[in-house]
Amino acid sequence: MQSVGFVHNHHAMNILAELRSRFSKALDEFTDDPEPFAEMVRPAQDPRFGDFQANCAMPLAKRAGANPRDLAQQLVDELDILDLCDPPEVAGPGFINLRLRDDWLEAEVNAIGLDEKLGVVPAEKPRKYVVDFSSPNVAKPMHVGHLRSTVIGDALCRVLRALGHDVTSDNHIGDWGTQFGMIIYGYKHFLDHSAYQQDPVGELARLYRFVNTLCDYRGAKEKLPHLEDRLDELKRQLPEAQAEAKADKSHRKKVKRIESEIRDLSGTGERSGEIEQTRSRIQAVESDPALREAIQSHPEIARLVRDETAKLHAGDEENNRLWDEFLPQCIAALERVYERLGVSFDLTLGESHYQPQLAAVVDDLASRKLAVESDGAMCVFIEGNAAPFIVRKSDGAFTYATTDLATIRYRIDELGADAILYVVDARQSEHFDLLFAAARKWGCLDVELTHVTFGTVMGEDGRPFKTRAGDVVGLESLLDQAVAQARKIVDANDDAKPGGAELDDASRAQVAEVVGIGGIKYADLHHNRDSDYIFSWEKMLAKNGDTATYMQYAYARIGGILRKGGVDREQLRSAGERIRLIEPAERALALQICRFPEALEAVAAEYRPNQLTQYLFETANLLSTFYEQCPVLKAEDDSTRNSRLALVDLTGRVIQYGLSLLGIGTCEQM
RNA sequence: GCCCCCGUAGCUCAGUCGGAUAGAGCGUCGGUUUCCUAAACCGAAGGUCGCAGGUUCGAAUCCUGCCGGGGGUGCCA
Repeated sequence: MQSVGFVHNHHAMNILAELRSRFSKALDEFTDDPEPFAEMVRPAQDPRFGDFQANCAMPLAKRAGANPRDLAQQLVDELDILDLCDPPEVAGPGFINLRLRDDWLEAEVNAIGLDEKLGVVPAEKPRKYVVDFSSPNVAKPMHVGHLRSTVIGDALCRVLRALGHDVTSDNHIGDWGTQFGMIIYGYKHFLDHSAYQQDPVGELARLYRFVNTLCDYRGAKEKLPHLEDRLDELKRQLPEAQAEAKADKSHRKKVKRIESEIRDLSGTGERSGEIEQTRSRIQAVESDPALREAIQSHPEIARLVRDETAKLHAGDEENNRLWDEFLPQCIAALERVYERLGVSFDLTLGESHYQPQLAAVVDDLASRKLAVESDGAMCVFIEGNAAPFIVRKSDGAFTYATTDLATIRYRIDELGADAILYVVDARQSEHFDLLFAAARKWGCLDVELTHVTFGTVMGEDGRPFKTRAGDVVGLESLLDQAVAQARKIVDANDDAKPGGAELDDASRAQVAEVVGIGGIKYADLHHNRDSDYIFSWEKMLAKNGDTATYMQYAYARIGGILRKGGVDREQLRSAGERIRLIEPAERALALQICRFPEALEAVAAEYRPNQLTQYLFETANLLSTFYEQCPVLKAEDDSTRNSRLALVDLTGRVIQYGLSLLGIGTCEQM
């Protein structure tokens, strides 16, 4: 055992990483490959077991055929760890429980206080990440569906950067598809010139909706009889299937399937079915004079729109001129939303950017025999997948598959990507499976390709989030609504303050913006991204519980303490007051602060921002407990007061910085 | 037909690639304000982790089957 000296020159560190490294050295005596066993050092699951626990003795003993408790003790004897921890204890079947030394923890929390980065150590091997997220179709207004990708992608970029990686965010906008054919067609036939003068993007969006509705109408008209026939057929089949199921239970699945399809078509009490929806879409066109007129004078509109798109792609002069005119305005409109969300991109390289490269991509794939012709289309076939990856359609047009391959090449060759992350709806996972497999065959081997999936945002009825009328919810109106609700809460709270209202109108508006936008983002981020989640206004801005508001409030309270105490943050920090850990609540809070780097690593490990929200919630919780139990300004003596001021200020920095890595703001007063 | 995801407290969800007595928030019930923002804190009740097997010292977690829900599925992205 080494002698235990006083801790000098203490540097902030990732404690878990440090403990693992210590274990790794000790484990050399027991195995050739200590890393996986060192990974089994974890934060303790229960405070009774200390601060951290090592679970590696059991599997190791099993391999060696040894007694796990004995082996745990031998491992403890090898450990050089007593500068950090109290003597480790072997417990249960062979757990090793670790408790940080109080003096060490105190030194650590003080070191973090002196560290700009709050103990986060830059990655030893920084990687080049390209993060592809948000990716709306320009010209279509953004809706809730874009929110998750945008919010999660932005948070991941921020966290990866904080960990010292080189991150390029890239908005792969849809700027080359059919929607431009629709706008161009609309511009040529239905333009309201004065509206376009006043609000070009608004008019373009109207044209898009108008033309889209017309194109849709034709399809709906054709589809409706088929849907009705299908429903009749299913209703005929149902009794027969039910009879079969009665006789033989293995047929029950078939009944379920029929019933479910009938439900989809004819709807339920609460929800209209596909037939009714199709009917009402037809009805909407036929009952609107302008639309009805347009559909009569443009019967071939769907084909004509496709032609406009094809002309654009073929280099038609006028359509390309219109595209050049429309695109910057559409992008400017997107920028306004991003600015409000506090999201920015390093690159906005849309589909159009890769257009010149697509022919060469297909040629290259073909020359390597990776792509072959099938039913007139050029396809890459991936073993084990029935669906081909179509890189050129039978009509000669390229697909998003082609664009995506070209994009991967570009990101590797031109951007130097080590890893490409796609923050995209989980429903597209098959596409990405095929894309990645095709890219590997194509020789993109030394790059991480990850589809960072996320689930669907549901309404309170458990169905995809829509307005009452069944439309998708526009993103801007969603933000407006959130801010308006936040404003009500801010007003009520400020009016109810014991010492009277503190905020003027402008401040209240500013707080409402931060709380409203933060609430929306947090609602998204705090769920495991894989799960669908149910969107709830009430929960989003709740004052209690796991919400952005709770953390923002914790931060504002700290601001309140410092203000009331007449303490200047800069002075406090430069004075270098030493934090002393006496009360249990102080120690618990300090330990939590020291775990900040762990939280960021946990986010980066699987690209899960909810690891950070969870950490911040726990931090704010521990702060509240501390706040109840330990008076700061009225502490019993100056040294305690100064220690607590420093601790509280440091906690505030962690909360503020942590929230900022989620793209969420804070206010000094609220 | 094939493929993927999900099923954990009344509700909404976590659960750190197999670890100790399964956690949190909301809601419910009870308590806390001469005291730094009660937008807070403390406590209680609440579970067959969909079901049945299997793998092993040990399973919500891994494997198989079944039940239930959602999504995708050769020329939209």
